[in-house]
Amino acid sequence: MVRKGKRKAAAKTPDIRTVAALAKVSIATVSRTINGSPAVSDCLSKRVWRAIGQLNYFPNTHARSLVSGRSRILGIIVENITNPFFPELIQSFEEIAVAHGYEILVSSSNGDAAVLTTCVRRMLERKVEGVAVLTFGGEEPVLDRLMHRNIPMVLAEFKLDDPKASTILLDYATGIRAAVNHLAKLGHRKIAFLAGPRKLHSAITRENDFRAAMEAAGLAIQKKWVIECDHTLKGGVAGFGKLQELPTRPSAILCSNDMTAIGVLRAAYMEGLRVPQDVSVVGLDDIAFAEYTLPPLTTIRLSRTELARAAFEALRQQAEDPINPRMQREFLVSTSLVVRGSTAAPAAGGR
Amino acid sequence: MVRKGKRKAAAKTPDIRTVAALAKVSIATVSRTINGSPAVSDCLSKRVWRAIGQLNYFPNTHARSLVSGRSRILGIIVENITNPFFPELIQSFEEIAVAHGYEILVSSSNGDAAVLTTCVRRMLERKVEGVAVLTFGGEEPVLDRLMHRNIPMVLAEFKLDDPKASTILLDYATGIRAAVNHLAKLGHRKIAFLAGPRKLHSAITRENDFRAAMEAAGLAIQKKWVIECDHTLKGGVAGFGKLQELPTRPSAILCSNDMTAIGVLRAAYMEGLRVPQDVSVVGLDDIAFAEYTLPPLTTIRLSRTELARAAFEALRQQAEDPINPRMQREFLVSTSLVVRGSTAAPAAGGR
DNA sequence: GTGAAAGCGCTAACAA
DNA sequence: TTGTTAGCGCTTTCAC
Repeated sequence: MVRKGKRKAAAKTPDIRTVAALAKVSIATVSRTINGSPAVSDCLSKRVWRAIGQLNYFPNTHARSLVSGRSRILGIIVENITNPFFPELIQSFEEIAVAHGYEILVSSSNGDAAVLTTCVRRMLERKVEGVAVLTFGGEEPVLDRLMHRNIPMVLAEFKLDDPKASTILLDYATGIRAAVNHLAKLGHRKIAFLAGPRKLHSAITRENDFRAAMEAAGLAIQKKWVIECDHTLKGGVAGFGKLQELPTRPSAILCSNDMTAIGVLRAAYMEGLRVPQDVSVVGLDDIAFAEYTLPPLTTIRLSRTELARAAFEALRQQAEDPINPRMQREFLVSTSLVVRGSTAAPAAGGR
Repeated sequence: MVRKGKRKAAAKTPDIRTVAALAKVSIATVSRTINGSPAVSDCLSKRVWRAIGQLNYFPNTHARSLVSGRSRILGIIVENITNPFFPELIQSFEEIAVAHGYEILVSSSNGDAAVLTTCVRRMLERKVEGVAVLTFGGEEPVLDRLMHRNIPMVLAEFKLDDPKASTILLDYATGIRAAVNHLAKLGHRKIAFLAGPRKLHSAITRENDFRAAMEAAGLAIQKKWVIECDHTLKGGVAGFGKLQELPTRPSAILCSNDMTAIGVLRAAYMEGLRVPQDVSVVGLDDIAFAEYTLPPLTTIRLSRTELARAAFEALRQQAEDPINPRMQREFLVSTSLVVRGSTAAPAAGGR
């Protein structure tokens, strides 16, 4: 590396001593000014800011992180950025983080534990101050890598036995119960459930909540009407196909997520069935697209904003106030039914 | 800050001297080993790696960036992460970047120049080694902030007069010509174009390419059949509505992007019109969802992978070999027609 | 081939 | 209130 003789040469990007020199103060004063220390006189502060403006200077975050030990970076790992549920989540998370002066690092695990490990490793290298693991997956065991580094974490639907880890619980039950009751009130008795992949915590929880809601509504569950799909549109098409092959068919289908429901809509259309006249369909998530399906999808809304806010809050608390004993360690995000056009009373004769 | 007396106390995260101490070598040797310097004997190298493994150590990237001047971070700014086109792009870009040892910083400009400025500023603070501005917008003028910092950049469809800036051109013309010819061959003469917002370079280019293709095909353009929409599904619905109010209606509609086309599909359905029997529809982008619309959308594919690769290549070249005089400064990404179910010969009598 | 030592740009203790 | 200075963890001369 070329050393600058007495730092004179070259018009490099300005650094703190460039500013100090121009403002005719010490670098400490510049640092204090930038960081809003009250111990700087107005006079000097003004000179410093003028110099900063003139040079279009801003601090080197790497140097800052190095000395302060705080990177002001938060990591967020989602299952798959290509799944429309997640970009909205990321967007909310970013907005909140940036508003609080944090930067974010985004990664997708793609449901693969090895990939998750790599993501975590990369984030650790970048010295993130916390990681939100919103994969809803089954790969969380590898997270002990994070635990040993003593990094704040927040997981969706997974509890880690670590003082630095918080959990976000999703209250699917409320939304699912509302959906089942909505269907029941419409007159449906034969309700199917197209579940998500059982390796996902979220899928299991949703399925269990469905069973509970059915029982509470006094409705019987046909074993054949609960089918494991994969949370994709294709999976929904396939799931609907299986339902169609059955001797007795459900009059309503509750899906573990919207993509599945959209697949059902599509498959029903291909079969010449009308939604909701011939069969009612309910989704879960309320992705932006749900409003624009044909017919518009009745679905259980899971607020991305609320989820992102909970994740950020959990991380911020741990990062900024790590020794607070009465820290909130569990967060609950609610769900609610959004009734649109894909549900109606079953046809008189049933199917 | 608490100084460690002769660095003895506390089981902190291991640093380079922890490793050096355990391996009984100097920190220089550790550094060399990690960075694959050939000037380290096998014997010491082995000891170092063992110590690294034992401590589960990895370097602090901030310290590394500070001293080396290279952050190994690339920025990517998209228009809106919520638009399904972009997550796929981001995913590809991330994959390539990570494979080459880079981290990425993602931001959305939301088509707002002020937001773009903030994004750029944040990325500059994090000392990115390059930024891909894939907003396809009209906010690029604010980019001189980047220019003055002498940071490599790559822009989509925008040329900046800076030796550090490259441009990715999208060859829409080929795909659009193929689409128009496909329609013409099917027997369509009355082809409408639902354009994107004219503030977007991409929208203007697409519209111009449409006009050129029509002319080349010997087809007349009805002024009223070229309508400015906004690249959203809602916009497509509205655009189709305007077309329907016209005394003479087109038999085919080419849309500036897939979301618009999906809106048209939806609006047509609501009006009781069948696609493609009553009206043919063509999109542009080939988002994942296009395959699953009803009917599956014929569209002009714009490869996100190819785009991401071009963006990364442009940045990497500039970052790693900044003085190469014969650097590639312009990249061309191709498009191609994907024929699916939303196009067919027009009804005998026309509409 | 290896180590000692000089910083990268910044913050924070300490002195004045 | 302000300045001087010692590092943060690392890479990279330079001398051995």
